[in-house]
Amino acid sequence: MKKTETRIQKKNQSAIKAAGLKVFSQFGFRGSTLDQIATESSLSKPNILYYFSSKEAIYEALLSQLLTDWLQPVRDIDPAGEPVEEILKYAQHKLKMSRLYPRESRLYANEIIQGAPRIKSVLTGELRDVVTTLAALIKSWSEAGLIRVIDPYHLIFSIWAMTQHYADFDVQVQAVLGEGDHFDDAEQYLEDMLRRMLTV
Amino acid sequence: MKKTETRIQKKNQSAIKAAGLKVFSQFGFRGSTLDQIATESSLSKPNILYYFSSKEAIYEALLSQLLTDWLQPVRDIDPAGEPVEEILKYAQHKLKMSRLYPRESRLYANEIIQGAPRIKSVLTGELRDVVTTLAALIKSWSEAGLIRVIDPYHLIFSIWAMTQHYADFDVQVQAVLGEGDHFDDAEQYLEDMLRRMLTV
DNA sequence: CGTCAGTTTTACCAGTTGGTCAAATTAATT
DNA sequence: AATTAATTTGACCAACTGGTAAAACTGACG
Repeated sequence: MKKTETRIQKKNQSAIKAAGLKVFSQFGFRGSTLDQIATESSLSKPNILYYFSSKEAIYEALLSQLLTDWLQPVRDIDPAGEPVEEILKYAQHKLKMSRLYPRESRLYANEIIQGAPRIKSVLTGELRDVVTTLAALIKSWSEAGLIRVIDPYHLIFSIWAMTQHYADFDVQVQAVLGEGDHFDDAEQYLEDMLRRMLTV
Repeated sequence: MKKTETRIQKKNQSAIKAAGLKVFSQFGFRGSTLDQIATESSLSKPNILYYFSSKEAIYEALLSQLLTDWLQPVRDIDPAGEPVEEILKYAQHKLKMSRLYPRESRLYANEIIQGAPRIKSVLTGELRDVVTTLAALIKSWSEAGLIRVIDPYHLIFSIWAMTQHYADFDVQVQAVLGEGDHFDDAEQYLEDMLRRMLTV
């Protein structure tokens, strides 16, 4: 029966999450400090702990939100749609997420690299299910002759790897290509690649 | 002229580096502690600082070694070789590195995600040069009609992204595909993809 | 055996860490 | 305006951090 969220609560909670995202995505959980988050959010440390019970609580709130946002688009793939276009649409959406929310991508990358200690159950549960379902769909498209025969799991991995690369390894991309936005070129390359891989 | 390296020095320095690699690759620089490295290497903390002047010195020794090992294979690509096979050989080598040295890959990923504060100059220097040279070579192959016309930079990125994915996101891959070695399937997929992308 | 460079340990330090607590302040409600 | 509930702060703490200093130990070599 707690629906009453003060406007101050809303404001501060989202300020803390925004600051936490910034800090955690750069230094990982263990490398981040409450003081950094406090400074970044212009709140005092005890004040932060008034809204979140611990440093870990902030981190987990961010991760939880993230996983929800990331799994939905996979579920939105239409089994009745045109296969190549559906996969392409998903890949483009994923790339757009990397462009618009690179910090979220890096936060997730950090967590995974460190062995996903706090979300391993989600990986072997919800994520695995969603991927298994998608893989089955792709396989059925293959068998119906709508797309080329291809390993669906590694196809998915390759989409993830490439799209997230432009967020997670942004510094490296910028170092090689120069500063600026390279997502349009990336999208063109990705589309070309997927069409080549999928069309018979 | 200090050539005299005691057998104890060699043993301990490499023990420290091995322990440092294990710890740093999991928690990043800021998230790692000398105590962890001490425990992992079975040496006391002051003893570690007898061999390396600081925590950062260990980290930088690891990074430096890493960059050397990673850039060499790019240079080893033979401009006179058969283009598709040369690129394939490089990609396979990169994937093998991910399989054999996933920790090194994760250490590098951590550094890059955090904005590469300690190696940005290498990225915009040595790495950029090596990639530019390779991109020019690929472009010349395109123009000679030996491979399909393709954006060489994003081709390189896609190889890096996919190969490193299997090391950096190993937990996720294992969660989806089940525990075990999936590098052989990955290699097959990668080869298929590159042949499709490169052959006219 | 003695010696001395090389190695390891014990004790320690100042700064930082996540987190607590009660008091003070501010906002909402009557 | 008065009362109550929500918010913010300052002072504080125990555990941990990277790093130091000097003493104690070890091993190679004449």
